Amino acid sequence: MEQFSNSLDHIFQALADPTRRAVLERLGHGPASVGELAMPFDMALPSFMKHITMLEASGLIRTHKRGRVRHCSIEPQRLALIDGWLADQRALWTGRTDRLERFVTQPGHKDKPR
Amino acid sequence: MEQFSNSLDHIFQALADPTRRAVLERLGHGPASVGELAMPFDMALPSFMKHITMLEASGLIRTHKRGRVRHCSIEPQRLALIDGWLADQRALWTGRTDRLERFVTQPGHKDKPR
DNA sequence: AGAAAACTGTTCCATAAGGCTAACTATCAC
DNA sequence: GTGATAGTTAGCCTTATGGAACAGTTTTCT
Repeated sequence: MEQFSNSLDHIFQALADPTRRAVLERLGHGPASVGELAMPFDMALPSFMKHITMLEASGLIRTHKRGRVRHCSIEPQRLALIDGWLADQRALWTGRTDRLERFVTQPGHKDKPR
Repeated sequence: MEQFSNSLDHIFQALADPTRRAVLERLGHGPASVGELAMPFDMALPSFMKHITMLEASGLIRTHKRGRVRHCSIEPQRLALIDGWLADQRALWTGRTDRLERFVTQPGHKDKPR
């Protein structure tokens, strides 16, 4: 519950930065090393590593080190959490629309909208 | 393009806070005033107002003042931006999976994965 | 062994986020 | 017109973010 909420915090936070979204998009094409991922960006490696760390902390990517290079891959089921939240959200306001509609089309029905 | 990216920045940023997500969920049931929205939270009004301001800046809600009370309502099509991004994202890695599958099932086919 | 590659750790900096209190403005209800 | 209501402004504090520089450390290559 709070675990869930906390996850969403970190996931949305991670997605709020264009660099990190770009990394995810890149990883959508397949795994890559930190160095490969960092190349397109005009940024010092340590700075870039922070983004990787945040992505991993949010659970959106998984990494493991082989030799001196760290490999990163995407964790798609993590994005499903957002799907879930969006679906809930949509259910709320389409549910409301439905109730409103019932109320309008069946004026006798006691279903307090609001 | 960059406008789009910028929008996502603000939308994800807005969603990264539990208070703001709760406000959105409440607004999913229908419009409400700032006071009504603030009631469940143990927080000073000025602090709460910052959340409202951020939500409005991200475009996720719309507000307008009538008399001395400010009314807030949700802006559902804004969430569709996230849907779009998620869909793109999924297209990437399912596309990859498909290619990988073709590669696996047709070993003779020259389609370098990765 | 020695050098280069690929991170990692540490420290620093500027700005933004999230909270607070106190004082202020603008309605609305008598 | 007084007083309560509903926000708003302004200032302060603390922590987190996104960036940089510079000095390690571990592997790999020759």
